[in-house]
Amino acid sequence: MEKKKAVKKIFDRFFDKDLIDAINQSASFFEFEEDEVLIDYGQYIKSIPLLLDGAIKILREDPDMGDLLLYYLEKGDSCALSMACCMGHTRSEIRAITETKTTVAMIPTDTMEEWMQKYPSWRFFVLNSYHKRFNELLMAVDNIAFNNMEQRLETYLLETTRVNNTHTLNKTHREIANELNTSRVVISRLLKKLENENKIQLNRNSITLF
DNA sequence: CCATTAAGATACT
DNA sequence: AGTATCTTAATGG
Repeated sequence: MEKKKAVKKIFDRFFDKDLIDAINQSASFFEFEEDEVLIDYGQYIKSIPLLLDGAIKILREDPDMGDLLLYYLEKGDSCALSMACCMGHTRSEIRAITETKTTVAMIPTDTMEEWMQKYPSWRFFVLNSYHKRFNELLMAVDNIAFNNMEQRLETYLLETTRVNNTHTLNKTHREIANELNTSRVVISRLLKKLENENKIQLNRNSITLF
């Protein structure tokens, strides 16, 4: 099966052969379309995902409406927050939505706890995963604390085009405003400014980066 | 056609 | 930077 090959190809440099076989044996493979909610606030998590293809956005909700994009998960990533969540048997603090078409291998929690004992390379992967996410979080915090909206928008556009593997985003100003937790008018203003600086081109429902 | 919705403009906080 | 309001332009029945 080509999905099992994908597991080997992507995780070969992290995992030993036994573990890759174990993944292919215990994981269930799923494909998701764009914009599917994988995990929502308050949900219990019963399995953790290994991303084989595509991208997932991780969002945090602030109490009085409005989301905030924390970071993207990409090929080869896993969600450290869901690991913590399932081992501690606590509810999810975040929302995960597919940004693009996505292929994942889902690992049941009890299986992954078993692997923590059994496979050093799994243990390392989990710790490494925490480390990566922690850094991403720090970057997200820095971005919000020290950058103005214009800079935040520019980084957003760069990151989002990167994970979507394109120069043209099919997003509305409203959607962008939601993910940056600001208003539509502000995004429109700033995008207009970027267009005048010849950094982007605006069309209805799409933005092209130069 | 009309209804809906994205996005531009302007003015005020 | 954010809100409120109005206008204009696409889009899809």
